[in-house]
Amino acid sequence: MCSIHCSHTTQLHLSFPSILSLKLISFLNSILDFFFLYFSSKLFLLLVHTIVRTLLKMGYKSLEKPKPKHRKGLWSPEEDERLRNYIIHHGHGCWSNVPINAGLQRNGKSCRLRWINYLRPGLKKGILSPQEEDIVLTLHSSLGNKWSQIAQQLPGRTDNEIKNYWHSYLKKKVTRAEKFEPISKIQEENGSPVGATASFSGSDSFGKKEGCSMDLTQIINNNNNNQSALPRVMFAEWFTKDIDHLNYGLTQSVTCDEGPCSNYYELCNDSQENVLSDFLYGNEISNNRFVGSNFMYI
DNA sequence: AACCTCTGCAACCGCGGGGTG
DNA sequence: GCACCCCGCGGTTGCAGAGGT
Repeated sequence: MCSIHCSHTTQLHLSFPSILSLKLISFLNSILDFFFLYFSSKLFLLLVHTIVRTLLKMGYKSLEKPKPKHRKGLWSPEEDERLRNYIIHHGHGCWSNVPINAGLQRNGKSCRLRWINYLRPGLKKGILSPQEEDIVLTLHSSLGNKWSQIAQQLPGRTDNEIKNYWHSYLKKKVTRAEKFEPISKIQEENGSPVGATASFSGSDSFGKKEGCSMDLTQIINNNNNNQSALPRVMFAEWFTKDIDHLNYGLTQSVTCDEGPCSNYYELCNDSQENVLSDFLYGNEISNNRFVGSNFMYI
């Protein structure tokens, strides 16, 4: 006999089979508890998993480092104005900060491209002159598709512009010309490497043109030495107006003797880059570094 | 006038080099 | 040495306008 205390006051006297059945029930209860916990935890995990997956699907991107949405496509005049104003007053510095500081929905790369190819001061518009065409053809025959190096020899022209011009016009011209007179033949006849004096366009080579004593070989050599032998023209009309407007110490007005032309300024004693960076970064430009002239060379 | 094709050019994209932590 | 960022370059794309049918 054994007694089980059910309460402080009641005592139950149970037989052996009863005890066994109680043990069995208890054991079954434990098993049930185990399975319940097991499956409920599984269920819980499953639930958590589902929730996490849903959250990931729905909101993961918002948990990532937010990627600013950049505008693409053509630039509006307002965007141009913002970019121009910002760079004129602050300089570009780090390009990736430019759109943020200037309040533009563009990426830095796009701003840089826009400035270099379109807004930069001193850019020439319109088709290339025969002289420029000759230079491009000659330099391309010696340098290949090094558009930036070619552009360095053409003041006011961008590499993109020259590249486009080549693909849309000059390439065909060269192909046509080569059908009649291969480059190697021109080379032999001139007794000099292609690029020195050969002309594809039928006009005189640049080196022989009136009023220009520069030899193309010199240009190429200088180009290889990272030196530009050609005069570098810069500061288009709007830019000089801005200089006056901003009162950067420039007082001389410039006139053109040969009919209407853009006002350019000669940059003396200083490198072009120094003066430009002075201007762009807001340093004062002293008068003695500008001399009035139609076209200003360094 | 409507549609299609071509052309020019501005802008994008991907890659490589250089600098920095 | 590695990862990251920025910059510059060259190839490519896409769009708008011109020109042709």
